[in-house]
Amino acid sequence: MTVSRVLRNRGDVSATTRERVLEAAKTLGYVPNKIAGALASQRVNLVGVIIPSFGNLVFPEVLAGISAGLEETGLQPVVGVTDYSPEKEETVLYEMLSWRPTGVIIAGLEHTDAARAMLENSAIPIVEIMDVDGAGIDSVVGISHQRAGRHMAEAILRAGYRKIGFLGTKMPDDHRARKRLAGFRAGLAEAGLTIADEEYYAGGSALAKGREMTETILARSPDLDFLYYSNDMIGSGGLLHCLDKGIDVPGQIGLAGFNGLPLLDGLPIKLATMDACRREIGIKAAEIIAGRPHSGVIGGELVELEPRLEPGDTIRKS
Amino acid sequence: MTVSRVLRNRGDVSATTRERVLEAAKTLGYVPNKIAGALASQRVNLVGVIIPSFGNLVFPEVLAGISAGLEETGLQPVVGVTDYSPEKEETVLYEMLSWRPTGVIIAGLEHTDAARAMLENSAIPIVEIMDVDGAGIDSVVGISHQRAGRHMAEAILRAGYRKIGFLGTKMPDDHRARKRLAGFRAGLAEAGLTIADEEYYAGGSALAKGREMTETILARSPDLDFLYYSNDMIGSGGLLHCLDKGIDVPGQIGLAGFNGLPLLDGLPIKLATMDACRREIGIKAAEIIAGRPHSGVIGGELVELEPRLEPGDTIRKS
DNA sequence: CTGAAAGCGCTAACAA
DNA sequence: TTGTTAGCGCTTTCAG
Repeated sequence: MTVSRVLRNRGDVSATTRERVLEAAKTLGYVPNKIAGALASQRVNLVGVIIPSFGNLVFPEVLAGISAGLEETGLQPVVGVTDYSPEKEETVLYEMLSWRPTGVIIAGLEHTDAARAMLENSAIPIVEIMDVDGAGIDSVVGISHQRAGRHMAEAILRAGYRKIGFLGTKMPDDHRARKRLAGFRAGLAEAGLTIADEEYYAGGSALAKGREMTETILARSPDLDFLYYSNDMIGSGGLLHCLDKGIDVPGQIGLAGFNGLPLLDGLPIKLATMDACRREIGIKAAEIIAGRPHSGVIGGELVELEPRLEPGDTIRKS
Repeated sequence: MTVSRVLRNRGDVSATTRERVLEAAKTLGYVPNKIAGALASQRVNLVGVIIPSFGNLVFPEVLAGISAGLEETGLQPVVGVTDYSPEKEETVLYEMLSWRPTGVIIAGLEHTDAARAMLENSAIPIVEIMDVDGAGIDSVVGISHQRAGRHMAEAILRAGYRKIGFLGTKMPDDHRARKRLAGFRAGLAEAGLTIADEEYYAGGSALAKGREMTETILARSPDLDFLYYSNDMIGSGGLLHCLDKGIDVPGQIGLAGFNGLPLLDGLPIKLATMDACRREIGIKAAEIIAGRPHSGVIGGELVELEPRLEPGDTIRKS
């Protein structure tokens, strides 16, 4: 009835009745039931967001971006966590789609067949984020981790390093880390080089882990002149280890990480890294979901952001 | 009809029809509509979670706990962000309640009157988290920041420090930081002391900020023998500054932060801190929401967790 | 064990 | 400008 019109600010209501309704609503403590509203209008102000984990600093930053991008749109994110498990992703996705959200933002391009089918059939905007190396379903916003790895390799070689070690996570389902490493290898290969030694770990990214691993790899391969880390946290741990041991960075050994965590500015010297554009990715993804109804875009957008190399102080000037 | 019974595993369906239904559902790519389901059954598998920000590391950790606690319950978190604004909290809350969630988890005990009224009238379990210093609406899970501050003051005094400086955020709506400071002041007052100098900043917690502030306060008050920081990030920045300048920590000057970020283990020496039990708070809050229907609890639970003092290496042994 | 029927609380179209 | 009327796609209850 009229009440509905008032509460939704749809025109054609006299100021008087409007007042009366608003007052009644307030005194009754009336809160509309969006479930019924959504059912009737076939519109839902929820956006499904699926990420692997809250533990990796990167995802909260993306969420912050999404949250900011959704700010004035009346859309709310619903977050699901997969723990890097494709099966769990499938479950969470099913759960979300059953709420008929306005759109879905999902990390990564790798999904089970069933998940992919659900996304394709959902008839809502889908934005796969973080990664552009592969085929997307609808829209894609991210960076090329492969090229990020390659560029880092090139920068390192340009600076004259030759005996290069890699330190990263063991996680087989972290496709982005895997692609970065592949790109890195490819970059080295062009100069006829391969990774001289590598060290893997499981578990969260942490300074202490980085220290440990660095100690291990340097004990085993003391002649390494560069260490490439799969993230800034372990990279910074490595940096601290080197400084502790009085190793000359970047002279004797160079270091680089990945992510561009602003968190860590303020270490004695600044770790070389590559910005993953986390926040921008979130904002852009949110905009695509929010904007789709307005713009008449049908096909998905592909937004490739450019990770900036931040040379810091741990790569020798070439 | 029968289909509904199959999909929800409610008994009384023959194996044969069951098979048929399941198969049909699969080939049609059928995804049930929870909106309709929720409307009909008056049950919603969503839990509203309201936090001030994703930017402060603390909240993603709480979310991780909530996410873990909700894991096997079939409940999904819906996250809303307030940016530390009470008005925005009110809006977000209204939005959430209109989805008739199973429960609401909300950070802090301070809300606008309207928000408080909504929570009280919602007739669903409400868990206010992070803080127990004040009156809760229903359940409360957190630590006493006041006592955390006081305990830190006591530990510092016990170690023999006397000229104590405080460095923290300016944010007037960060009630927990404010309470910590109040408790800290009270602890000092018992020994007839006051804070000798203080320095405030706005903006995210970051190492670099901590360095800067520490330099500033020490330039102004070179005779300080202890610095208490409102969080571990700026505290660690301060620590790095002191190490850089060759200041003897904890001999000449002691340092302490707050939060117990495991992230930062691995710094040259370990900052004294107090664990805020972030993850446990999330888990416990989730359990309360999830468990309420089972247990016949009516009144709210009050769960006060005990922040552990982690003395690290930056407080002189007393 | 299975089918039929009556809503859940709204919105959208139409009539008044 | 306002009131009336059908549903939205399920769950629930009650017969068969």
